[in-house]
Amino acid sequence: MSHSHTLIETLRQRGYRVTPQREMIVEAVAHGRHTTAEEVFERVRERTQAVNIATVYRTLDLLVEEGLASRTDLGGGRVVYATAEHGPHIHLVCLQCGRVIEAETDLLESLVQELEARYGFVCAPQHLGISGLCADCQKAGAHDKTFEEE
Amino acid sequence: MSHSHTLIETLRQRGYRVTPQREMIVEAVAHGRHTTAEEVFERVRERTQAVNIATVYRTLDLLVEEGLASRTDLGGGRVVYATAEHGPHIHLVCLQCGRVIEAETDLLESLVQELEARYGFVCAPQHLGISGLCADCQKAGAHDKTFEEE
DNA sequence: TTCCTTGCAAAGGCTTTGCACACCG
DNA sequence: CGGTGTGCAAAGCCTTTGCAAGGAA
Repeated sequence: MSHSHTLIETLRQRGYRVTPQREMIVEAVAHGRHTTAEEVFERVRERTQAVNIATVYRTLDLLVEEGLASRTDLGGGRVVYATAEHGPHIHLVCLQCGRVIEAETDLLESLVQELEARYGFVCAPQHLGISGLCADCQKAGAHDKTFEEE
Repeated sequence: MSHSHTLIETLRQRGYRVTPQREMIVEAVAHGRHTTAEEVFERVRERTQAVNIATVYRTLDLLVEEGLASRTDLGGGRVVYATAEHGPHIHLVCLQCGRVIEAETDLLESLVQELEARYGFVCAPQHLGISGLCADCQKAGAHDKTFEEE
């Protein structure tokens, strides 16, 4: 609540207009940890019909452009948003059950350094998920070879 | 050539029918290092009109299911394929110029181990690209803030 | 009052699917 | 021949866009 309020104030200070739609969309993004555009839309719709999916996309783009939210591509066409205040984190995406686990970014430190040292490549690992199999699916699906085969 | 020939023979041995379309599609995938479905289609089309994009998608799916090719989601809706013989590698995707750099997987060893240790998550980092800025774009676009903002 | 924002509907890009015909084995 | 594989065209999904009306400042 106060979290999304801060974001709204920031938008206002930067000269953007504060509309009920933007308030509700920002609140919906701030509510989840990693949320799809569709989920944002649905959450807002629970409150009112006065929001269009196009506005959701436009507002999410605005938040990302203004650095107030992050956009992460989890692969397979799944894109999730999170407010910047959540802080950077990695998304572990289970190929089997689709679950998303958040991991700390310290895991990536050595990788980030090596990529820069070897290739001069400065990366933003938060932009993409890492796919694999979660602990549960490994037990449950030891017989399923989908993963190993690829 | 002999590379794609091997793949075709494998398909035959596994009971799949060998059609001219499959031969050409497999050759096109084997030709590149990371190729989109559209690129495969275009390469085949240079030889003959007798191929449909739907067949390209179906054949690529088949190759992936059979473990003969890998599918990597580079983010932003870009999906590339590579024959399994190329061996696993990481794709570094430049957010600015779109270039794709291939990196060695040894970079990921510690990350993979840590993810398993901390979360029991067994990952396939080859499935997803890592986005960031390549060396050239860092120099060229020091003024461009697109990257930092997200 | 100004002109930024929104809703609506259509268009886009990529991928999948249903169906009848073609052709590999 | 039998059944797999293909072409074609349509549909599906997700996202973007043009335009006129609405509303924040």
